[in-house]
Amino acid sequence: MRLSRFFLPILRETPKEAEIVSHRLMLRAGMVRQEAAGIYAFLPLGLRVLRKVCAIVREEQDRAGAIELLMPTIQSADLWRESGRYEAYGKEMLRIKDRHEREMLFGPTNEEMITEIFRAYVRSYKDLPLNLYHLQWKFRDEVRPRFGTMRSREFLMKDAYSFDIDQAGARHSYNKMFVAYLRTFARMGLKSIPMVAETGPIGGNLSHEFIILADTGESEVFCHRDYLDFDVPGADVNFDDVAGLQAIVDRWTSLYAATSEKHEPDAYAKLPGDKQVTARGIEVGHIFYFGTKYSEPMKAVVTGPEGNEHPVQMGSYGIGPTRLVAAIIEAFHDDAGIKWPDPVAPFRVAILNLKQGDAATNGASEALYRDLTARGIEVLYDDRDERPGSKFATADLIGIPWQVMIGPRSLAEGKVEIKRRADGSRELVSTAAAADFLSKQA
RNA sequence: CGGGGCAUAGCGCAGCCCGGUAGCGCAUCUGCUUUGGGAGCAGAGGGUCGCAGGUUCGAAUCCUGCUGCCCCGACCA
Repeated sequence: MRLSRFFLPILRETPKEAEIVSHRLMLRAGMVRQEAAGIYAFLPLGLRVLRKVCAIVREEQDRAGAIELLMPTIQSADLWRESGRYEAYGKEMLRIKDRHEREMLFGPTNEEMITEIFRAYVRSYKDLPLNLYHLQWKFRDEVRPRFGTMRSREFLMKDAYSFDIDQAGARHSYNKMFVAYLRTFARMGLKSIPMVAETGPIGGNLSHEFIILADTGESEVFCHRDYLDFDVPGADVNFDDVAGLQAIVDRWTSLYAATSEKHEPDAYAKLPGDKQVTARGIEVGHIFYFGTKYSEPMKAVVTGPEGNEHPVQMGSYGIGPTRLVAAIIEAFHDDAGIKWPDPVAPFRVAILNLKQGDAATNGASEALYRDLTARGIEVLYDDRDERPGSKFATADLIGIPWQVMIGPRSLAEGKVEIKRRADGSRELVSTAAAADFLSKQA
C-alpha cells in the first residue's frame, strides 16, 4: 500500500477527550473515529488490526473444535421473555420498536438466540458435543462509556456457546475454551491470567475472566507471581484428550488469582510476599458454565443414550476484539507511539523513502516495495512528499514492526537502514539483501 | 444515575469577567528554497462562535431552556 493513496488521518496533537494511552494513540494514529459516546468507526488502519485480531480468534476457536456461524444484531423481545431476561437485563439493553410496534432489541449477547437455534434442530446426544460461535457487534448501553474502544457501548464480540449431554461433557467443553483462550491471547503477545470471577447477569457457577496486566487496567487484581512464567499450551495440544486438557486447566487454576470482586484477602496473605502480585488488569475474555439456565426454560432438550430427554448443558465464552485492540496498545507502546506485536500489526514493513523525487531513493524504494509485495509481505510504502522527520514520526506513531529507511546517505554505500520498532535496534543492510532479510523475520 | 466541567476553523486553544467588524499555533492550498528525527520564506482559503429563545441600537460575550461530549464516583465485557 502506498501511503499517498491510503486513508490515514493521523493527528499531530492529542484530542483532549482521550484519557488513556491506547485511546490517545488510536485517535492519533487514525485508527478510529468517535461517532457518539461509546460508538466508534474503525478507519482503515484500525480495521486492519481488528481483522488480524479476529483472524487469530477464529483460528484458535476452530482449532478447539468450535464452529462459526453468524447471528443477527437485532433480536426479538419475545425470545428474551422466554428466558426471563427481557425484564431482568435492565437499562443496559437497547430496546427498539419496528414500524409495526413490535418490540425488538439490539443484542447485548446471544444465549437466547443460540438456544433457539439449537432446539430447532438438535434432538440427539449423538450430535453432541457442539460449540457454535460468531463474531458480531453487540450493544450494551453503558451508563458511562469511556477509554475509547476499551469500554465502548457498541463493541465487537466473539461469543461461543457449548452444548453437552451432561456435566462431564460440559466441563470438557469449558476446558477446551479455557485452553483456546490461553493460546489466543498469547499469540497476540499478551500474557493472560485466568481468574475466578463473578458470573454476572449471564448466570452459572463456574466462570473465569482472562485478565492481562496493565497499569491502566480497569479493575484491581491479585495473583500468584508464578503465573507470569507459566508456559502456554502449544499448537499441538490435543483438544480431545479429556484428562490432558483437565491437567492444563488444573495447573492454570492451581495458584491464587482473583479479581477484586472475588478477592479473599486471607488466602492471598498466605502467599509468600515475593509471590504476591497486586496489579491493575484488563478483562479480555470471560468464560462461563451455566448448565441448564437457558435450556430448561427454553426447552432445549436432547434424548440421551438411555432414551430420556435431558435439558442440554450449556456454557458461553466471550472475547472482545475491539477491546483487545486497545489492550494490546496498552501493553505495547512508548512515547513515540504504538509498537505492534508482529501477529496483529496492520502492516509488517514500512518503507520510508527519505527523499521523495530523488531518482536513486525512488528507484530503490519502488524496487523493494515490489519485491516485498511479491513475497506476500504487507508493506506500507511512505511515498509522500514529506521531510524525513515527519516520516519517522508517522512510522513510529502507527507502530509498524519493521521500518526500512531509504535515503541518499546510506544508499551512497548501496545500503538501506532497517529499524525494529519494538526495541529501536537498527541495522544497515545492502539494498540487494533487504527483501531477504525482511522475509526471514516473518 | 449522583457530582463536576466543557462546547469558538480539521486539531489544540485565546477572546467572555467589563457587549461594539472573530483571533493564535499546528494542519490545508499555491510558489520558491529545503530533504536522516514532525523545515524556511512569501502568499491564500477555511468559522450558522453547539441549538433555541430572551435582554439590547448591537450578543461568541449577559439571561433562560435544551442538546452533545468529557472527567470523578456507583455499574459493567
